[in-house]
Amino acid sequence: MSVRVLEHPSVEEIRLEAVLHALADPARLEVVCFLARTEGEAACSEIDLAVSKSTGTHHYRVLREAGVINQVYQGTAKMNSLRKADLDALFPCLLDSVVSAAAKRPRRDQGSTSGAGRPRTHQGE
Amino acid sequence: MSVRVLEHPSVEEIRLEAVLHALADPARLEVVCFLARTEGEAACSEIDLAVSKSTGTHHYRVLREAGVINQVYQGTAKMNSLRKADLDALFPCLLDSVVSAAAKRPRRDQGSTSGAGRPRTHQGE
DNA sequence: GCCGTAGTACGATGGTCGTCGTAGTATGGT
DNA sequence: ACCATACTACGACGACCATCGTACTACGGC
Repeated sequence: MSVRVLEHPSVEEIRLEAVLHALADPARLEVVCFLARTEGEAACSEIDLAVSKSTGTHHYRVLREAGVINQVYQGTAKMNSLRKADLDALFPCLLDSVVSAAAKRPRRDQGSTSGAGRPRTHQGE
Repeated sequence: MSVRVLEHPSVEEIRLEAVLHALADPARLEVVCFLARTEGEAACSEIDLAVSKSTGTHHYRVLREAGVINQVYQGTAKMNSLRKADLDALFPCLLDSVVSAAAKRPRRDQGSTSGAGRPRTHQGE
């Protein structure tokens, strides 16, 4: 009886171009910013993305395969967290500067999306 | 009698995703790293890219339209420079962290390409 | 004027990418 | 066992992207 295990690139396999490519998409940047604001990890279902569920699955896979996020199953849910330590070691300041740059820009969709802007705290504890 | 003028996006028009997308390509990253090492500006012909001239033109256009580089004609040559001040104002630390991350990685092609790794100084003066 | 050089518009090609719906799998609760 | 939930593999679609060759434009030197 095995729990589902997901493949992640090792630190040596993480490529700068793949990371930049992963971060260059609005939906994936949204996920990364959400996780940057969240202590610990967050399930996919906690993050509202303005795309279908199957597209969301695609985007999470791109982030994982680029080495930007760590994913682990807990029951049916997939818990996500940034590989901040790895990315900061490989590319110092990159993640922080991207996240803070994304946070500063004017957001047009902030009024229309619910929940994506803020991580839920103290839920299911 | 007009000199050829190139369109550049204003600071307000520069988008984080477009910048990240522009930097996510190996050839374009090569150009940006070259220009980061170069004081002042460099002509396209000074930067050896491992692609054809027409593909090179395509890549320079992507960088310019993303707002990463400034381009100006001097005779038949196009002089390129990074829009460092603009990018640092918009996305503090981003350009520096990308460039230093790119500089740190092991380069497999460094032995096979000539000149791209180092800007030529005191040539044609 | 011609010539050499730098760079390009155009069109084509093949691959990549983001998108989605559908039918499916895996899990935990009952 | 069933059920609800989270998530996904698959295939499809249309747009985007990187690539190149060809014929071209613009420029400065002579």
